[in-house]
Amino acid sequence: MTKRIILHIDMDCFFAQIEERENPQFKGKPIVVGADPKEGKGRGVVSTASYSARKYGIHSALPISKAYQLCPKAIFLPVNMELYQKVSEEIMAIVKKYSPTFEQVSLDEAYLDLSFLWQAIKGKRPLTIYGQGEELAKKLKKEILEKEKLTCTIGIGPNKLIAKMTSKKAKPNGLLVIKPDQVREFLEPLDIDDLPGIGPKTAEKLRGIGINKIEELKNLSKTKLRDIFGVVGVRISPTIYERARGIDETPVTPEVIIKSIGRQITFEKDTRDSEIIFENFEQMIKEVHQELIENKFLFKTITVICRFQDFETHTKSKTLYTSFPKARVGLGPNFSQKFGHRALKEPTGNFEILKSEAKKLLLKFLVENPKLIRLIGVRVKIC
DNA sequence: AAGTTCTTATTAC
DNA sequence: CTAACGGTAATAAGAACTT
Repeated sequence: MTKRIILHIDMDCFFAQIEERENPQFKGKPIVVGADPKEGKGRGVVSTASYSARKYGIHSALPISKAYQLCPKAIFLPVNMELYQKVSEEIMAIVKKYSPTFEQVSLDEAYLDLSFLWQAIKGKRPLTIYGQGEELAKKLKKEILEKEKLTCTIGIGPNKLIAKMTSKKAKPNGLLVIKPDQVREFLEPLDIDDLPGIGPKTAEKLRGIGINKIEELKNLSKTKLRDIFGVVGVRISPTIYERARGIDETPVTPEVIIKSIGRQITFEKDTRDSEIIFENFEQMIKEVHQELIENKFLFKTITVICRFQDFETHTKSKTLYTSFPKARVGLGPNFSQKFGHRALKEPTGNFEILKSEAKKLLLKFLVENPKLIRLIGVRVKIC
């Protein structure tokens, strides 16, 4: 179980590539999938940019208004999620065939555990294990290209962390294999923000103390890391300390359990118009509830999100049922007498409760704060 | 003191 | 000139509150 070989597959600029496939007249042109730019006035962001659009500095998460400035003549397309979903399902069906241990991470990303290769051929093997992994990856790339007319990038390594970083390095349309004995030389020259889990904030902190490369990050002791990040970075698994060394024992696991469901929207213009606010809000609540029903989920906590004109964002939440605190468990047979006055509400799927409680929370924001509102959202925690 | 709830921060796709 | 900055979800941490 210790020796593993993990494959990470990542479709190249997935949404943009699908649009290019569906519209051959766009081939090679800068394609930007995302919010409506509205002649530079749009408020959304870029979802995916094709590689020719990236030459203009356009990338995922860039404000669409900025993207429009950078290349107004680019082809701006709305997100056609149903289409991408369908293509994703077809692709994942192909990927799955290559290993029984499969984990889909997002619409366009998945891991395969290829460790079965170790036991496949014991004595006489034509290739090393990693060589066999590479052959599988080539086949997989070929099958997806032939059947779906789409390119992807595959990374192979001894764990998920390395596989993921490897595919990132190799894209687009790439294939890169990093064997255990190559991990060190692969990792050390990379920038700290190439490490999954190190985002803009953490990277900035590290640069502040003169750490820019993973090699330098390795010089920090566990205690030093704790000083910088508090307990974070020490407790998260794999920790930053381990990641910097390419260590990651997290398994490839098929199913991810949904823990919350939510909706949020940014208004076209900041507003205080309660018509607009509550109409949208009720719609979102309906959608959340619908999703609860479809999955036969019950919820226990409702959180409402509100972002004001100045981007200040706050949340308010309400837990609708009182769980049974463990502290009470050891209290002997009297506990129900002692605490019985406090009704234990059950988790619920009730729409009216969701609606009224969520509205109460939103109303608090409106009462407390006179600023124009940019975004509202609602989320429920599943139990 | 310990468990739960509420809020914020950060990350990722 | 600066700002521009979506939607969905997970996770961690610490403050505030309850018991």
